[in-house]
Amino acid sequence: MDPAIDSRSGRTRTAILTAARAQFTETGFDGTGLRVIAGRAGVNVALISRYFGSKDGLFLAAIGPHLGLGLILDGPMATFGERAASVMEMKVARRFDPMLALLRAAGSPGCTPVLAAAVRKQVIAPLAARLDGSGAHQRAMLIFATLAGYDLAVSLLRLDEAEGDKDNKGRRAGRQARLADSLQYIVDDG
Amino acid sequence: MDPAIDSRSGRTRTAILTAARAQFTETGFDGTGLRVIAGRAGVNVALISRYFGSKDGLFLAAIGPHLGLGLILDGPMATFGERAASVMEMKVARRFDPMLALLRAAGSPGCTPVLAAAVRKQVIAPLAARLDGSGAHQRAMLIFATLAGYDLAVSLLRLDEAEGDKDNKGRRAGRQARLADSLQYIVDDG
DNA sequence: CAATAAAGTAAACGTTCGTTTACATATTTG
DNA sequence: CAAATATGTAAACGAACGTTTACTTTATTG
Repeated sequence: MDPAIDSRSGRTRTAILTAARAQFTETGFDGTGLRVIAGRAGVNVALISRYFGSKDGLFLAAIGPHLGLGLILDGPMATFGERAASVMEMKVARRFDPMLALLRAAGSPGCTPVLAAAVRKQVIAPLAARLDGSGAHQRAMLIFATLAGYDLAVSLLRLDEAEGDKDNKGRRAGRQARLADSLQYIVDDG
Repeated sequence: MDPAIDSRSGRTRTAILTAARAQFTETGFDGTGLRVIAGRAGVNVALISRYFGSKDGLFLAAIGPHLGLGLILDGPMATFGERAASVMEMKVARRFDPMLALLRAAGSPGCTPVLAAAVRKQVIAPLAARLDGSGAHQRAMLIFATLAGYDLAVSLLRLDEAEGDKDNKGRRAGRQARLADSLQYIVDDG
């Protein structure tokens, strides 16, 4: 049924999207050239323009529909904080990290509308729907803000990598627990 | 004393720095061309290279030393959350917004080391020194993460601008109160 | 005042970028 | 099989970028 998954064009299309997701995650929107994506996908540069029209079109197709929280919402909200904090720490070795891609691209003025719409639809709305109490929408936004800021601090700026590398696991466990606690505090509405 | 404040060279140097701070805040590192900064400062492009060596040098001189929290730390920690949240909402009409500049530049791979060092020195360290209880450093990082994520959500992505524009003030007050509460929760260590 | 240094200017450099064009090769269809 | 369409390729386009060079103007100093 889906004509895009096999067939020749479907395979190159997928290869481009996969490469784009990885590259945008690693080097952001402005920092990523189409030739690098094409090389990573084993594909000619001109094909990107053919299949996606423009660099913006590629970004939209690659990142747009995949900013959701995935598994974080699966489960009782009484343990949301713990679950979310755990997911945030498990992101090693993932080729496409949606939150990191968001952070790396959010600085590019042309990308913010796309990202904002995607976050609203895929993150804030479903999260707010699971929150009891007042101000669900604002609390959902605050939860997203906490997660994004945490990723900015830990994964992007690597603020927790001090000079001494010892006790890395203990430190990670500590900050994961703090994050979980802070998130749960918002979920439980004070 | 300081030979840079008056004198001809000092004035153009300052003009370049001011324009650079504003422009980097608005369009990020990659999205900002030296010719735009020069035009904004009323100065020839080549002078930027002469005074700051390179675009990286300019960014370092313009953004590096000015990422601090400013007034947020002035006052008792018992009201830190309220104060910080208030400052985050008062940032309108400021030409140079350090947090926004950070968010806009954090996606550029070449900027992250500079930004990380600045945040560590100017934000995390002084903040951690004011925190009582255990894990002060990690809690300081979490506070920074919350503030940065909040700015990402509100100022950069404008996630709180819904279709209906009414009750904007009420919404802002609500989210400011939530942020203050969440921050104070971290300060008070649970 | 003349000599020397500092500051500013205009133009060009080489590179990289996103995109387009003209053409070659598969694949499908009548 | 042949015509037609889809897909892939190589090369070039014009624009924007950071930076450098050669030169002119302004300021400083002996």
